[in-house]
Amino acid sequence: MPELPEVETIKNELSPHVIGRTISRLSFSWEGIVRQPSLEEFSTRLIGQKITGVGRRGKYLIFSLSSGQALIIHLKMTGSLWLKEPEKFVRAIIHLDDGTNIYFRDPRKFGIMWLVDDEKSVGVKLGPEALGKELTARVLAERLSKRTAPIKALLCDQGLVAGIGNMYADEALFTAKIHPMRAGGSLSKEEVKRLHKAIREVLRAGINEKGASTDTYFRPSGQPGTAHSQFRVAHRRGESCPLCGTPLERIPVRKRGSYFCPKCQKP
DNA sequence: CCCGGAACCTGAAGGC
DNA sequence: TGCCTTCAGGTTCCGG
Repeated sequence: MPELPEVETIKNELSPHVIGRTISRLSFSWEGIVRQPSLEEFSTRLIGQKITGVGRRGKYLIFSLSSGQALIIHLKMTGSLWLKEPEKFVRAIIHLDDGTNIYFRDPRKFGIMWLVDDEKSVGVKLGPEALGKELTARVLAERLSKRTAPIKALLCDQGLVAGIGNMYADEALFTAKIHPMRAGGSLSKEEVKRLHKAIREVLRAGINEKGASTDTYFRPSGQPGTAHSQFRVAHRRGESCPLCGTPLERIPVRKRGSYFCPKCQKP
């Protein structure tokens, strides 16, 4: 599942291949992949535009265009962008003027792309960037205060903090030794401080490893990332805690599988 | 505003 | 072998 480290990796590895290139053609095998405007308008407005930059806000990819508009892509759970043709599940292709093709691979058809007039509109409902300077421990504490929802659910709430998803939330909570079901507002100052540090650590490690390929995530080259090999609890069903050896548990939090150590992360 | 649950999708995995 | 059910989870929408 692409979360901040995965989207950041795609941004970094795609950039040198697309910046300065002009979109020459678009093709679709799944029309639902375009959210707005209409498929036809989407194509006519994009063709001929130069890609001037590639950015990221939370889990959104932002392709800045010469017109000032921006192409926004969200990969949701199973999407990935390839520079070589994948064997299956190609839903759309962005053709560039130098022969480069960007293949939007998405087995489950959740991913979407759309055009916006101003790329700043992407972030209006998003909280501060999980790795941004604005997200200090103090800001995180303020945002969690008085919240009664489970901390695991709040970490995954993009309006609270942008970029964290299911996997890295589990990793951050384990690192900070906090139970996923704890009410967000019940965390002590010390716990929030630990959590803030843990968030930065696990996301930076994820980026260094080029993302986690637990399921359908691939880098633009088609290669997997290696971050999942560093995970200590996330997706480690049936394994033991790397710190104390206690069998890991898995509970649903808002229907999302949550892995944790019952001894290191007390309720 | 806050919280929780359904819907969107389909391949993979497990049960019988 | 094959059919059926369940699971996977990011975002949006809706009801309380």
